[in-house]
Amino acid sequence: MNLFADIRALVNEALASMAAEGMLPEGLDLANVTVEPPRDPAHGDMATNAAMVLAKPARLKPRDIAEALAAKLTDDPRIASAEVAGPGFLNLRLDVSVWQSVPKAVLTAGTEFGRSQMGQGQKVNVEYVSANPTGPLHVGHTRGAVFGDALASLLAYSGHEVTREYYVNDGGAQVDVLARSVYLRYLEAHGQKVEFPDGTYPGDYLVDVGEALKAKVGDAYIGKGEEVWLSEIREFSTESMMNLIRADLKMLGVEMDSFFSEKSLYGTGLIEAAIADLDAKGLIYRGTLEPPKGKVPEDWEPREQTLFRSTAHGDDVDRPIKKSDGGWTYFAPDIAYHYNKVTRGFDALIDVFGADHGGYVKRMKAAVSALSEGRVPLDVKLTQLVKLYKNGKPFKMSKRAGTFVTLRDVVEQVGPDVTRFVMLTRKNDATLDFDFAKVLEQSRENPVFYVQYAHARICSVLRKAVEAGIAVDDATLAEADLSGLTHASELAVAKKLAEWPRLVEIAARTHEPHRVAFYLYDLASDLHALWNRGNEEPSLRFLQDDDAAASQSKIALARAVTVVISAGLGILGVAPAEEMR
RNA sequence: GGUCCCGUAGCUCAGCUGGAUAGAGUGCUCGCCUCCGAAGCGAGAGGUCACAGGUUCGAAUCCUGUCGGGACCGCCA
Repeated sequence: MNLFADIRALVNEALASMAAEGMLPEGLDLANVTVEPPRDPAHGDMATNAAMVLAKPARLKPRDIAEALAAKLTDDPRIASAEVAGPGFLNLRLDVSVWQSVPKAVLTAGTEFGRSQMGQGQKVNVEYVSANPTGPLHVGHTRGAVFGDALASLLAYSGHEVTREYYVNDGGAQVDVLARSVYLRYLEAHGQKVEFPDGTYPGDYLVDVGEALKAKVGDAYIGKGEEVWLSEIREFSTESMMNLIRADLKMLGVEMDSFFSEKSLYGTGLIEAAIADLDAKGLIYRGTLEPPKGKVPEDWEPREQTLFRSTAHGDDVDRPIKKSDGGWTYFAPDIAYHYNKVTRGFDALIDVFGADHGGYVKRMKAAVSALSEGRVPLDVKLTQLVKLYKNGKPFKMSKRAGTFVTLRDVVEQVGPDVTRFVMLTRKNDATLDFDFAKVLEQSRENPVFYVQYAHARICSVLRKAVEAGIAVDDATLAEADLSGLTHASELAVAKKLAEWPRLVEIAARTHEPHRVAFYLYDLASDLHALWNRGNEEPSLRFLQDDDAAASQSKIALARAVTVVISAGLGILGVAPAEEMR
């Protein structure tokens, strides 16, 4: 049930019949016709811009179209009134029975209310986290993980077939660094005193790995050169790190469908195949790049390289795919990886990167555009910085000072639900302030609490109802007579519930899960408002003394709110609270 | 210098495919518990949507330019 879609369809029918009757020309483009809730409730329940959009192509005055459309629409029993306003808006008021039917629809569908078929089963690959397997996940990764996960859920809820994927950078030089660092910890485990030179990872999370390596191979690598142990320790270390990362993600409630190894691209011909594909399209050549405009790096010198003609697909400069020593640049395996995604048959790709990879977006889009010949869209979502605070004071992260804040630190302190919700209360491309004290505060200022409180309050009512011997199971509530829900505060809640399916589609289309969080806050707000009206007007309370039928109708509305909150929180990966503690 | 992101109330931020008198929270002023959870609700005050052009019936939203903040910028991923 999507009321806005229903009414939009009704408008389309009315316009079609006007065309059939010769009042409008045939074949008008209706793509820009909208039916949406007006900002100002005084303008009714829904407004359509049809008359204004069609005035020009139809060579008619907006008012004339609007008048005729109004006459058609009011024939439908759902439309209580349609009046022309402003420059040609048609403001619609829906019959109260339409709003009264909303809780029933919610209770019948459960958390499936709002699920959309918009995606039409499109296969979408969402790649996120993809942190290097060289250490535990930190706060920045956490935001990417939460965002990507919620986006994936949102797309699944709106009719897409989603694959959640992690790209494991286990093929580059940073894994050698990891292996050498583990080797030092291994020596340490054998009682040697070691120092960590620049270019190694001194973090103590590798102590256990060194110990484990000792347990596995004993003293076999002591005093031996890299040629003996590098490859094997690399393998051992990345496996350990991935186990660590998997455990971190699990704490946060993130579960990937697939881990794709960068290493699996080497020596298997996959990179070569991807580059050959580009080459066949005439997009690979030997050449020399211009120096960067403005500040030229100190050590700049012209150099002939193997280049990808990414400028043919919207990039600003062509990009090197081979280093001067003949090895691939990091870009080459990324091309191969995305080539692989395309050949796996995905209809759309989404990459979630940290903002520091912003400069990488255009070339990646160029690569996918070239490889798929423009068929597969790639959307790259960048997650901005997380700024940490403690009681309003900035909290600087520093590996040296030991104040390096990991995902584990955050989740252990505030829990996965709070972490996830808070990380979704900002647009992905806006920086996020995360205050360890404030996110646990129980006040309206804290949206996590505010939404959970609304949910818990209703659960409390349901418990009271049961004590009073009133049946409040969903099947019973769905059959309740809702014609008594007539107060503006009650209808406001019903109207907000009716917006949920529409909100899901907008959020999914824009790839913006934060919209769900903001919607839930608004829904909670309407519920709290209704609740408090009950203080002054006893007839608005959910529990009506000695009147089970009236109680059930009001509880049906309240219960529907918890259902939608559960559905919304479910997309965000947050568990609803039965009671506040 | 180039590319991308951001600039909306004192502060932190929403704002849908361009739509009507631009909204929340917070802070300030004032009200609401004999009553389902007041951890809440209501009212008031608070705006040159950074600036200047352009497109449009209509611009916070789209285009161009300027200013300010951030990220990135050929053999690191």
